[in-house]
Amino acid sequence: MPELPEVETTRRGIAPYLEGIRVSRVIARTGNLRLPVPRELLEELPGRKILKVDRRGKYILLRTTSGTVILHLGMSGHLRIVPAITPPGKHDHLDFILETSLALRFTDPRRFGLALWTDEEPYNHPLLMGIGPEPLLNGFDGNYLFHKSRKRTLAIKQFIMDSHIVAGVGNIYANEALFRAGIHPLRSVGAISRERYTRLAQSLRDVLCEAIELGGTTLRDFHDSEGKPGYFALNLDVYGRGGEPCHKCGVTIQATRQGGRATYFCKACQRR
DNA sequence: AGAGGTACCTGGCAGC
DNA sequence: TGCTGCCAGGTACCTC
Repeated sequence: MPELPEVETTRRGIAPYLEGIRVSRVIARTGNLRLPVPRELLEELPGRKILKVDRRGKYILLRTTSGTVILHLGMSGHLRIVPAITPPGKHDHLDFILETSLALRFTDPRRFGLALWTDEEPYNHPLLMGIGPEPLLNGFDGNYLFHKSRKRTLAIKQFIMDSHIVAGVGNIYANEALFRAGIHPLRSVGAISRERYTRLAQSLRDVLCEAIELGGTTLRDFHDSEGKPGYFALNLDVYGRGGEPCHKCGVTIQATRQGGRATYFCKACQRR
């Protein structure tokens, strides 16, 4: 399900129910997500107050008075606020029971997501430490991409989907941003000019911001914390549109695969 | 360094 | 109706 806009939509949805609220109990019904749910999460969190709900890339951070919950939604995870008494479904792996009688419920059919606990500053956690700049904050621009790409030859789409280069860009928005910037997804990163990187950085920011405003992209099963879908799917120019006409020029959108992931592009609008 | 594959796991859908 | 195979928004790890 989730790339940066979906994770941010989720964060905004749950934050008002969590910030300033104490966790009374944690129920884990599944021991194994992508990594085992650590015992510390069950033992350390109860009794602590959540101060802030943050996001770093695709990770959601529940910062408490001491210690932080690190959550990742993987491919199919959701977080929802439910009455604490709501009976769990098949894939409801974790409940964070709140003192308000509500619960933050983590659901994840494919179990590629994770829930961890850290006593340290979470940005120093091994999973978060190497993540690149946030695309919507200062520090991410065309110059940055230009410098990172010198003397490298890999394809631009895989480059911008690398979380160590830039945080939060997954398959949908990589395809969309490259279309908007007029860059072919297979183009080698070292052969792209500073000017085109400036355009790409702007396209990435634009597409991510627009998607956040529309509540993310619902293809199959993404729903926000209130169970509502996102409406950015209506604005997709290339993702999932193989064989259909380009919105800009009418030429048929191409579909291929890169690194095992579906890639879509317009061969007229995006030069290799 | 990079490319390609694997693994983790379930559900939905197309095709037969 | 039911089977099979393929696909899916992520990421880390392995080998060549």
